[in-house]
Amino acid sequence: MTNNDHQDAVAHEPEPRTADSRAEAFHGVRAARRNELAEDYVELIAELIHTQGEARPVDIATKMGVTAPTVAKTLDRLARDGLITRAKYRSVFLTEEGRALAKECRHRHEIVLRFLLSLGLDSETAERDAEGIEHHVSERTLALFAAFANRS
Amino acid sequence: MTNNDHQDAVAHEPEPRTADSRAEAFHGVRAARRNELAEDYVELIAELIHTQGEARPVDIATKMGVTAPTVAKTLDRLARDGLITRAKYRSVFLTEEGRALAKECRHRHEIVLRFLLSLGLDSETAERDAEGIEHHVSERTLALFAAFANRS
DNA sequence: GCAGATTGTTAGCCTTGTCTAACTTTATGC
DNA sequence: GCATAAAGTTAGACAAGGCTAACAATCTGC
Repeated sequence: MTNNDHQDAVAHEPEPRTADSRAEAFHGVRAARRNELAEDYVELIAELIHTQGEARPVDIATKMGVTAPTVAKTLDRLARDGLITRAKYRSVFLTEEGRALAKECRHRHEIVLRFLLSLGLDSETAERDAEGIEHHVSERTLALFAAFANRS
Repeated sequence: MTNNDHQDAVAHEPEPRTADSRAEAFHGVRAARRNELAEDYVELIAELIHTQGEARPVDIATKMGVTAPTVAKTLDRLARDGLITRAKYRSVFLTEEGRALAKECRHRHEIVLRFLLSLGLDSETAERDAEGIEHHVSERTLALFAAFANRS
C-alpha cells in the first residue's frame, strides 16, 4: 500500500513541504509504516473469514503472535477507522472499505511473493520477506515485479 | 538489517514460541520495524560525516523531515543503545558499533537500489522504494538481488 | 443446567516516535 | 564585544502498539 492512494486516505497529512527529496522519501516510508499493521490485520481477517468462516479475536491473536488485549485495542482502532465492524464478544466483519483494502493487500502480497519465488528464493524465506516488503513497494515497482514473475 | 543478527542484538526478545509460522513472520517484521529508524539515522549520520565533515542535529532534522526535538530524543536513544556518542550542543559521532551498522546498512541499501535500477525502475522511484525495502530483505534475498543486478 | 474452560474485555503500564512551546547556548555580523 | 540569529535542549502532550493482571461473558460437557 506504499506510495499509493489508500494510505493517504487513511492517514492524510498536511505533507509539510520540506523541499528535501530525502525528507520526502522518509515521510513516505513513515506513512507506509503507519498503515502496515492495519493492512496486516485486514488481510488476515479476510483470510480467516474465507478459511474459517469467521474471524475471531483469538485466532487473530495467534496468527499475529500478539496477546488478546493487543488485538482488542487494534480492532477498536480499525473499527474507528471504518475498516471493520464488531460487537462485544462477537467475531469481526470487514466493511466495504476493509474488503477493498484486503483485496488490494492480497493482490500485492501475491505479486511480491511470486516475484521472490521466481527469483529462486525458497518458499519459507519468500513468505517472510514478502510480509515485510509488500508494504513498501510502489505501483511502478509492483508492475515490474509482476512482469518479471510472468516472463517466459 | 532484517532477519540477521544485529536486530536481535539491539532488541533481544525471549521469542515466545507461538508455534505458528505466521506469527513468527510477524514477530520478525515487528523486530525489523523497531530497528528501521535507528538504521536510517545511523546511515544518515555516516553520510553527513562523510560529506559535510560532521553530523549536526539540524541537518539530520532536515534530511529526515522531522523537527529538532524529535531528533534530539532519537539521538538520546541511539546514544543509550551505544550506536552514537554526543555532547550537549555538539555534533554527533558514531561508535564502533554505529559505524559497523552504518556500513552494513549502506551495503544493503546499495544492493537493493542497484537491483531495482537493473529491473528498469526510474531512479527516483528506486530510491524511494529502496528506503522502505532495505530493512525487510533477508540475507538470502539480498544475495539473489546482488546476483541479479550483476548478471551479464 | 451448571461448572469449568475458553474467549473477550477493561484497566493500567511502558516505550517509541511525533509534535509545539518555551528556554538556553552558540555562532555571526557589524 | 554585543545584539541578534541560528541551533540545540527541555518540558509536556498525544497516539500507536505492545504487555500483564483481573474481571466478564460465552461455550461445552456432562
